[in-house]
Amino acid sequence: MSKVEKYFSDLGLKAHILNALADLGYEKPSPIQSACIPHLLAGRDVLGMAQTGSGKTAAFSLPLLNNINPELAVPQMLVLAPTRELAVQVGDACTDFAKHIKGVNIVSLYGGQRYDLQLRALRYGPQVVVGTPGRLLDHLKRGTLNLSKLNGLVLDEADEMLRMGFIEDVENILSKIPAKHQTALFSATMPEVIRRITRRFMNNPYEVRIQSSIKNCPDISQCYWIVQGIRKNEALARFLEAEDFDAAIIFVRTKNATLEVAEALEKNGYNSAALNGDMNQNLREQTLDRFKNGRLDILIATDVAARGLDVDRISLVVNYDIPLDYESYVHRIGRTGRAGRAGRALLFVENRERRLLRNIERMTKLTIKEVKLPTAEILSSRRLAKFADKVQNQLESNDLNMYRALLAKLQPAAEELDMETLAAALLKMAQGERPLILPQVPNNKVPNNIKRRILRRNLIDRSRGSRR
DNA sequence: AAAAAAT
Repeated sequence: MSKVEKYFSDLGLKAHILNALADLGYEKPSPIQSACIPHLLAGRDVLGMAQTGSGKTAAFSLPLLNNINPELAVPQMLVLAPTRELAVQVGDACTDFAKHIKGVNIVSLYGGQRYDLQLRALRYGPQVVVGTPGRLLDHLKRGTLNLSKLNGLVLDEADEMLRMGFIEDVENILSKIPAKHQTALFSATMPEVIRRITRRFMNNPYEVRIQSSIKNCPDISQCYWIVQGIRKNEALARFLEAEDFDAAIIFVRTKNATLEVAEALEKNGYNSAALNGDMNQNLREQTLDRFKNGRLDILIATDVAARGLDVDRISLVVNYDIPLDYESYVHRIGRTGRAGRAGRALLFVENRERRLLRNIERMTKLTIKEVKLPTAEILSSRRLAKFADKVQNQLESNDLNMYRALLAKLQPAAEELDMETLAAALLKMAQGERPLILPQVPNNKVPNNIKRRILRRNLIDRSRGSRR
């Protein structure tokens, strides 16, 4: 393309879409948007690949919504997503984009939500359906959803939707839509094995791959820490204390671990909660809402939250358990550095997981910087600074007089004491269970005799494994 | 090898 598109109004979108964009404060399309929108408007299949946070949702939603016939009260556009929360988010985005198109209804259909709500929404004859595969198939079987007039199909997080476990459901849904339809596949990652499969689903697609560059790469500074000396949950508390963050998301490997880590953080006084696929859907949505609107600072999640979620408060991602594949890493850290903000990503690596770290570095073509555990000095000075802030706040409050009176009553009991000694005693009491002067971090070095013992144990384990 | 996705 020789012409460089500058504004949404240059892309061929109708006025009502442009008005919605203006309301939302969107001016200029991102590279993936300006590359894809004209082709999708023209009805062509598109395979869109661009890094996280680059505006893929709008890239497929805007042109497909633009081409909807509002007079026809049947599903014309369907978006499939790999998690329920993502289905909700994409549905909400479409509702925003379509708010000036008269007569267009949008519904999100996903598991765990009451049927009566979904059935009522379906009776309005929505032109746009966003959903997760299981519940969509359920509606198709019950005959409460009819996709026989569908024009546009989108697989959001396409590589995930075409993986084992999902692809069967996706193919099943595809068998219920007209053979002649437009397909859009979007993702930040596209492993070669899956890329080959995409050909089965597309007809002469226009392929867009937006390479990361200084200009369009999200600003995420990445580092790792080799687990050493102390347990991961203690290390997490230390890192969090040393870090300035708005909201943080901690990724763990298992659903159980979300609960364990959440509990440990709660004990440390953090405002945190777990998110995993075993929780009931109301609680899942409520937790995510609290996280979005700032009533929750830390979310501890499985990969249910790895893809697509757009929460611009997130300034820190911690990979508490290293992900087993590099795609998961890319999506996880992509939860930060959104909407032009900067983000930090910290990765915990156990010694035996170094291979996974090297793999991530090789695939992302990045060198991730090693960091050390925040020292006792750093933490002490931060605690002291926070404490000083609190004291300052008290000094500025105007209810201190009654405590002055109290001070006078305290004085006879400590007749020999000067005010400074008294202040020191009160300070000692006030610090409570979080000492303002921390003991030194335990020595990171593992003694040699212990090392030999670990080595021997590993060798025994391995020989046992090979005999089986 | 875990998690996700209908009940």
